[in-house]
Amino acid sequence: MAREIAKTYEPQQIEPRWAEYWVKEELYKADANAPGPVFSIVIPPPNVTGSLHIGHMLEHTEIDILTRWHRMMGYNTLYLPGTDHAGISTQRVVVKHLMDQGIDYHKLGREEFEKQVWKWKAEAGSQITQQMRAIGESCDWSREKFTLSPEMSRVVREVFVRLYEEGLIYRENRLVNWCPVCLTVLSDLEVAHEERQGHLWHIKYPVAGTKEFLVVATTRPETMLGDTAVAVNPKDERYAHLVGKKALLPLMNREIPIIADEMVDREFGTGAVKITPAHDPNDFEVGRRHKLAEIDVMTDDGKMNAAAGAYAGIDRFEARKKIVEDLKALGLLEKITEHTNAIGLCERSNTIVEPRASTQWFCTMKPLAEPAIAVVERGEIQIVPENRRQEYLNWMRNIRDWTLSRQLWWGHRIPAWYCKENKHITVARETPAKCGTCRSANLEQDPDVLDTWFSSGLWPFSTLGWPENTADFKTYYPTTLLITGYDILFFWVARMIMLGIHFTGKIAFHAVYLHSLVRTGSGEKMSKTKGTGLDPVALNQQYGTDAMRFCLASMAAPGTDIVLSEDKLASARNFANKIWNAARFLFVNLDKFEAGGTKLEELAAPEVRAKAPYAYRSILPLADEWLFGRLMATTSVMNTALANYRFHEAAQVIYQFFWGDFCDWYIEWIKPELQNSDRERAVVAWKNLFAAFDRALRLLHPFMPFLTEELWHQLPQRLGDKSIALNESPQDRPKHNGDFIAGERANEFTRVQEVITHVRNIRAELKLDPRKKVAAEVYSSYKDIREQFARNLDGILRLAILSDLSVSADRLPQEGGAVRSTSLFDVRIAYSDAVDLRAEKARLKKENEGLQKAIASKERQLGDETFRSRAPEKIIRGMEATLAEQRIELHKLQDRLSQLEKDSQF
RNA sequence: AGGCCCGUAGCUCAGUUGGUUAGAGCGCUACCUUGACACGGUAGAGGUCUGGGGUUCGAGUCCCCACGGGCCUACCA
Repeated sequence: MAREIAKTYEPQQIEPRWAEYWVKEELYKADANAPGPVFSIVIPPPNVTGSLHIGHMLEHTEIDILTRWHRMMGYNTLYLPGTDHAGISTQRVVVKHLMDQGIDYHKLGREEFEKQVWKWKAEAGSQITQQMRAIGESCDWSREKFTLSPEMSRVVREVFVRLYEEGLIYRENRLVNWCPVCLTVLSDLEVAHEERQGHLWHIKYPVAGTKEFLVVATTRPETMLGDTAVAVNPKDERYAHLVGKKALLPLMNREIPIIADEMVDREFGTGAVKITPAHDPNDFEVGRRHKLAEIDVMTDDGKMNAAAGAYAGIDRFEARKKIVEDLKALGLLEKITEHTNAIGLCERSNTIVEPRASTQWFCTMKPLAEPAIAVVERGEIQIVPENRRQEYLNWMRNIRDWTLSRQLWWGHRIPAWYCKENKHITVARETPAKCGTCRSANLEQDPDVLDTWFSSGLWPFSTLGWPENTADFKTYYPTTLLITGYDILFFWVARMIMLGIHFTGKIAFHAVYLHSLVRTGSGEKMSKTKGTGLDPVALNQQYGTDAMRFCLASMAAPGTDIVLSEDKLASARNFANKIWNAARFLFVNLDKFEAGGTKLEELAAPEVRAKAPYAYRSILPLADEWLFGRLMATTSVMNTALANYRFHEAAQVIYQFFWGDFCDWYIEWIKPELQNSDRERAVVAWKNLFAAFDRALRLLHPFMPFLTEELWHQLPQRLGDKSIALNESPQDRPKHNGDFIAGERANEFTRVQEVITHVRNIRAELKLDPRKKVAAEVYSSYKDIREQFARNLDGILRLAILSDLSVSADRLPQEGGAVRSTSLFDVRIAYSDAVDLRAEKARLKKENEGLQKAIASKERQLGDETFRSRAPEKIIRGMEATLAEQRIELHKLQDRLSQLEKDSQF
């Protein structure tokens, strides 16, 4: 049977087929009743109306690598997918969408608007999950969840009501962050601070009944319209005589009291502060202490309101300009100074957040935080990388109450009802018919919804069936691990830890791995809105999803942000192509071999592969011994690396193994064996080749699922074997007696590699025609080394392109040849007179220098008594051995140099 | 204001408790279209680890200072 294999790996031809197959076969469906250790992971639910961006790609790659790896290690594995309703951003998207059609959402009304969003969700809401299927994420799609589904909504209500009953949720008038564009209150976390160059306006407030002025300094003159006092420090003698008097608020002609409060810093500004309780956090506190009126002078969308008198209707920043001009005209503006201050910006709209007094729902955090601090301190929840742990603890120890309500229409409606008569609050799981206090039937539900993070904070247990004690909950909770970006450590991770412990009594996960961010070349966070992001869907199409995954993984060192470039993607694509072509080599040659009557099944059936490596006449061929040893070592490093989230390290070793060891050396070495006229010998070679290839594919599978699945299916499988993903990952230690253990003979192959490389080096240096076979000589004073070369002569001649290699115990002639030396052997190729020796001489001189330095440094250290008494035995002995070798090498090198001097005199 | 991180080859980055001539990919140089692969092969060049000081037998790795870059937290008008 001749096999058709394309010359180049073409992921576009392969990926869609497998992606579809994996989903259709429900390959990754978990079984809560299955035996074995459990690996469970919930997805950080992406925005339901979003699409896959490069950050998801990294995150999902890491999750899927660990998921696939655990599955192949025999764990009962669940990767639970889902999406988030993402209150503000989704509402914004739909509002804009409606606006494009000329529809004002306010006019639609709440109910109709909600319908529109659900419609939008139905149309656009599966884009990201379809993309996840397309990139082959090994999710259990039967368990997909959505944070705003009826099922999840019930959990949200349950939690809200319980917290309210426990007294941890309350409603209060407070100073909050208001976004005039999103038209909602924001939590502290949603406000980003940015240092900006601003001004300090010094404004003269006339003191009533005197000719004096009290000068206040402010960064936001427009708020003065809402001033209800001026405050000075009680210890400030400059102003002591004014306390108790009234100031006349300019522009408003309102008399406001001059009060004394400790809050005022005498050194800052003028030492007198205008107090606007409704628009400044500090002023709010002062206002409460002094029972001042709170005058909100703005509208929801950031314009001045009726309380702003003549300025009503003007945008807040226009009002600022106008007020400054008006003050100037009145002669009440003393001066303007430069001042940098950190202003709060809304993370979504990038507008300046307006602090405002407002009645909202809050959650008390301290009692929730305490146990959540303890589990991290005790190490029950491990946070990786370590430095994020400290960040978490610092933040948690200074946690402040959480503003829960949002003035949106898209989200979990707050389950609180107010009776119109008495304003009693009824909080309930089911929509109540009557007021819980006065039995009034005239109820109105709170119009607001909950912060989106409230429902995502329940995600690890709400998705698994809590509050019911379902089989899923019993088996998969606590989840094993959470992988997410460090930028949402507080938003999300901390809240899941708190709510998880509070409601389930258990930790939500055993470990949190906080992955890096993907940045642009100039170091910024990639952003679609700024157009600085790379589109993973397009890149996957171009280079292959496997290449993308491998590329990201190979750069995903914990704690280091990633700068992605197409160069790197191309390099990963080349790796995929290399593997593809290794497979192509196998199958193209197999066709020829099968012609002799041996079928693929006999060489590579699962049970045949399982017993590798095979010996020929009870001797394991040298290259096989070496290769299977390398495979073992690679497996071991990979397993350790993956267990510690060191994706880059795992990627690097499998790359080295596959390309360097397997392709460059092993395949090259065994080529003649595969067609050996001794059929038995050839069969052994084939069996080992297939077995090694299969194991390498399984090792690589978590990183490159499509390619490995495709190639694995070319090997014969057991009946019913559906996927490489359901097979066992290679083990890094023998499971049974008689299993392969890498032996000392692996060093023999290393020696052979050395001599080949040295010969090639000489050839290149002498600029010999690559195809021209020449004779070489090798000398070693060690019998076993000479025997090794003699044993492996054919391979050496072939790979070093030699016509002959004479192995001798006699020193090589010093003149007329290029020599490479190691401490164990010398190898030499004679040259003709025409050779230019300058390059050779320069090279040797340089090496000589380096060697002398290395030797000197070791001699110095080894001669130092303190070093000998304090350094570990292992280091000293290693150093001595190396020193001995280097001395021999140096000696040989110097002989060579002096010989060269002589040679070049002619 | 407080805290954290980074500065290693032309570029992007590894380098786990301090220990023998500091690694990778890309790029570069030379040669090679050899029947798996030019998305390839072979060989090679290239850093003394931002600067200064210290601890140590020994520092890219630990400490201090400086310079440069980034991030987070924070109610100074």
